[in-house]
Amino acid sequence: MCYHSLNDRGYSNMNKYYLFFGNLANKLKIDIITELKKSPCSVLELSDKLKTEQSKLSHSLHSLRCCSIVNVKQEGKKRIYSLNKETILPILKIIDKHENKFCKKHCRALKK
Amino acid sequence: MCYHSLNDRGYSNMNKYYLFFGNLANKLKIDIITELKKSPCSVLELSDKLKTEQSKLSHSLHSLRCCSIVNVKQEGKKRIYSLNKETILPILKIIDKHENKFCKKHCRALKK
DNA sequence: AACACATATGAATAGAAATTCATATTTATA
DNA sequence: TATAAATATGAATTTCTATTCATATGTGTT
Repeated sequence: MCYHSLNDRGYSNMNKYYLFFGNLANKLKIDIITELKKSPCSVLELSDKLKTEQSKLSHSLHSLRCCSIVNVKQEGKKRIYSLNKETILPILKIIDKHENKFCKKHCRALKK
Repeated sequence: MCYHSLNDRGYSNMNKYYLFFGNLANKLKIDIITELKKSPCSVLELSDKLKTEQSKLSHSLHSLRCCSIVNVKQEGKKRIYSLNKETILPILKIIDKHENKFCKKHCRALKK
């Protein structure tokens, strides 16, 4: 999921897209993003809010951090994760629009 | 990959995001999108251009169609697939920007 | 209606990514 | 410096998705 290394090894530039998408193709990661959208928080806080085991979060946060969708800073013993809103929020908004515009209609069409 | 049915069964609205991303998290699908960006074409034409087996393309095109990323129309024996540029091109552009702005710097940081 | 061309479909398998769980590392504090 | 708290890591396993390949379906032509 960390595509930086891939790029370095001379892989096609197109790879970045599907690696980026792959990184987000997961319910937990979307839940994390949704939570961090409200406010930054630590791993244990996330664990509590999302009722999710800690190492699972650490793994997910690692790959989100890998492609800079989240940032982290140390605060005492805690590591505070925050959302890089600049990229992901516009994308989610485009998807919302897409759903409204294309998917409801298409859905009916498919049911026929 | 077809999330319409999921929505119908009362799943959370958040699912749509990761299902959408999941649908794009694949090299072949990005290649298809890249090709259809140039011009619409049939499955066999795609097969030729991308040096890819036909049923593989049909499967990929099916899921891309499911979430309205591509459209299709019948023309004689052929089915002509075209890209719904409205959604995907802006998203790819955002990802490009993201890479340039965040990933190169971050990449260096990770290597230390 | 038989045929060929074009595409779709289904089921088995292969492949990739997420999860789990035990343990290591990091950070602050007594 | 020993300890506790917070997080990260690795490897085994499970779960999910893509691929493969054989075959079915659809479309136009003779």
